[in-house]
Amino acid sequence: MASRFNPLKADAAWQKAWDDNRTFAARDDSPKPKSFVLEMFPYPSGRIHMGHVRNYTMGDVLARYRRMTGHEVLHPMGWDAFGMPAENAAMERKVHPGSWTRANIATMKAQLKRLGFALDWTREIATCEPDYYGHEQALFLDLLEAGLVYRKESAVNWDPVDMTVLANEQVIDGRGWRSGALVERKKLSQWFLKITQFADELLDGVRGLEHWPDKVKLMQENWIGKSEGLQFRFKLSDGGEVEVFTTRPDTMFGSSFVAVAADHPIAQSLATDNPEVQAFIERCKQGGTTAAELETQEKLGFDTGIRATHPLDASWELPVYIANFVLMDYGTGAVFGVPAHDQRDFEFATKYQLPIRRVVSEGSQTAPEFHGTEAYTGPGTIVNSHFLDGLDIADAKREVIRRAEAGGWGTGTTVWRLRDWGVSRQRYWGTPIPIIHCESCGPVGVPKDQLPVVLPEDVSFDIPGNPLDRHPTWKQVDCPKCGSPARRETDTLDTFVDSSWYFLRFASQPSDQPFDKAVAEQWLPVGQYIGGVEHAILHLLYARFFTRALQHIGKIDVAEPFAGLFTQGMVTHETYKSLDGRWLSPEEIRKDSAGAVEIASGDIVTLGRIEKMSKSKKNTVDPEPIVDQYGADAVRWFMLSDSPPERDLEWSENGIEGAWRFVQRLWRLFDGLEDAQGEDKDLDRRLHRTIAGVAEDIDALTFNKAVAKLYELTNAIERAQPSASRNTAIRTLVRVVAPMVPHIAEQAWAEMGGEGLIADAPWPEVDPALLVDDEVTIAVQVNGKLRDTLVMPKGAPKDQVEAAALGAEKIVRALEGNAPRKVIVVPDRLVNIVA
RNA sequence: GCGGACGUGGCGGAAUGGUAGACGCCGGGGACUUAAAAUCCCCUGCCAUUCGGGGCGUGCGGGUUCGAGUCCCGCCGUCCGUACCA
Repeated sequence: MASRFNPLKADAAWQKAWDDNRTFAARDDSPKPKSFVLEMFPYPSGRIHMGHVRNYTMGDVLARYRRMTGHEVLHPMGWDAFGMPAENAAMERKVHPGSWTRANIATMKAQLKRLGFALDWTREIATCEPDYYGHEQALFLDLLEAGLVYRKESAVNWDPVDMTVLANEQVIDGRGWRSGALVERKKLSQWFLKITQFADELLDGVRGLEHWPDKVKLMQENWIGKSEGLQFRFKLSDGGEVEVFTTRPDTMFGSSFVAVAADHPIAQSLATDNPEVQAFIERCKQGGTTAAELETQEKLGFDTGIRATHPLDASWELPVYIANFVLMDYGTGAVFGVPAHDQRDFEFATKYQLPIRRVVSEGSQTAPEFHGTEAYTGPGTIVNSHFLDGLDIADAKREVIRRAEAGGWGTGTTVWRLRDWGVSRQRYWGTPIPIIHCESCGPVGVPKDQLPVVLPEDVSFDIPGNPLDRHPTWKQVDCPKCGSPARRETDTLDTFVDSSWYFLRFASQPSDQPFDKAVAEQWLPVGQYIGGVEHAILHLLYARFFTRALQHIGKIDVAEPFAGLFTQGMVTHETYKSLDGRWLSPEEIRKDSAGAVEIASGDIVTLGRIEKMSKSKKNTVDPEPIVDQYGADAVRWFMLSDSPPERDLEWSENGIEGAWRFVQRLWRLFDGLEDAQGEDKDLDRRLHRTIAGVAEDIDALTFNKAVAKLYELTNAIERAQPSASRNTAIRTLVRVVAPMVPHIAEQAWAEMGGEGLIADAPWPEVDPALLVDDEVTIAVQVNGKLRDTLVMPKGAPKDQVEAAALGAEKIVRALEGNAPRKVIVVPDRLVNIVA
């Protein structure tokens, strides 16, 4: 045996062995229990980064462990390959988005392979290939047929220079992020998916997901934003009506004004012949939408002079304002104000000297006069409200809704924050929407036997706009219904559609349909899904919706695609700044005892915050040279060490060095195996405790704890005298570390004469008898302070433990002759003497 | 503002209400070596110490308990999400 583990040789050899044996190809027909382990598939941006390495290492440990515990594991990998960066690259470097993307995939696939991930590459998919997006087009048509897709005019952010639609995130201070041009609101006909039809289901469903982080569940709940209340009409003094929505119908008798949004029809119609109203509306539109601005922005109102009649008291009139804080796209775009019990209304009423009337008791305060400095929104009894007096808030709500419905002036309603999902994108590098627009037939779905609608290759990116739209022939087709000349839809689908069903395609990929129902159902739901928390809302909500929509149309009998979700932390690194404020990369600086200096200039470098690795801050560390230097196992081990997986992990030179040292320590143990006799009961126990503990930790994804336990076992083995027990411990250790450091484990397994590949070996069995000690250390406290410890046989009777504790020399001294007043004995743990 | 998470040595972090600081990193001392690297051994929360042991310690202030890092109440701070949601 070699004296040192050489990852350069071993990594490649074992990766080849796994490939040659198709070790990680999942078998649909396996009789074993199935386990679907999935990490969010990457966007092929060019190179793997440390975030990928951490994410895929975690999933890999779980996948390998599941295999060892007798599961048939599906652990696939693919590419979320459509999207803007490819088009940007096309514009900047004159490369076709397809060749750019495919080259990136090739690079990144090779990089992933070097990390030795137990991936089923036979199921690799790239969303930019027709044999993926063609099936997506079929699903789109199915949803269209089922009425879950519709077309609607909708306002978008339009960049007039790049001639493209921008996502909200791409609009910075009202300007396009690339062109810098002022962004316009433009109305376009767009395709929408009816996610709102599933709002209730999605809300109920997310609450039932036991193995999701509460944080993500809460974010989704807030995003869906269910509000139950009353929608009702006010009659107006100008003969019209205004519809408002409230979640607090119980406070009807506390209202003192009605307010409508600046773009509400009432405001708009007043503006046509009233310059004052026009000016006010203009003023509302100014003012930013950033957090800071909104917080400080004043509540502004304009009294229209119109009066609204209170629906429960015809003699009561309320002024109608136009107000800057009312949003047209939520509820009805109009509200009624109850200043005493809503903070926003309170501020408005204070400013415009409107009545503030208490209608909910606050402790003993029940008088209508309200003297607080802020609105009271807590619980209480309804007061000063005629027939509602004495009811609690919930009952009063029900009563008002009942009367509104009986009287025909309002209805109990649920309002959602969630909007339907607009999926049209005016871009080239996406799934073509399989629709043909015909002058006489309207939009017609492309017949399924003509799918896929393939992106044309001969496109140019030298001028702005959508290359599909200006392609000379691509959009010219005949209507599939009537045969007359028609126009192909030139919009493509939002890339979030691509990632909304890829897990189904991983589970089953027949050529003639998107997936086979029965086969996919064997694998789904994904048992453990792992990815970044940045996808907590959009991707995870869209994928959940898409699965439910497919269930709705009978394509699959699964409601929730991801049974378990884990959101891992980021990989971070120190940042460095030069004297003149430039970001510096780790390679550009040198650290010494005095601090850090810039190598090129010798100038002092400022150490910045520890931040997520990003190109803009130049604090990235490319994984590939690190793998070259230390091998895959050390990199994997470091990714699992120290930081709890949900928290950020700081990349450090010392950390990877430590991981490298550990890999070599393992090798010395494996390599130094020699015949020895005799039993070492302590080591036996420690081994079995470690097997059980590491198993538990991997199941719970608390890899940092598993790592600590493995260090402890390794320390113990190193210190132990030669014995048969020690040899067993070393042989067993190989299997226990195998999911984390698979290459060295295979090498050791082979050299120890293990059968087959360790990737196929079973997880070592735990002997329950060895999990319990015969002796325990019992802490002895006096008045809660530790004074001594006793070693006692496990399960020693209470009185015996108490006697031993009271007899101990240190305890006698600590008691200073005082008689114990009380003695608490916790079996096998501690004795506390109260003196 | 609202919602959430978190706050433990020089650092990353362990700890079913029961011996706080496991494990790793950094640091110090020693062994091996001509020397270095590698490796191995010892020390390493703070304070004072007669070297037996002692006092103080989990953001701050209270409380519950025989016993609180852990539970409860009130503050302070950091990070994340969200944005006038009626």
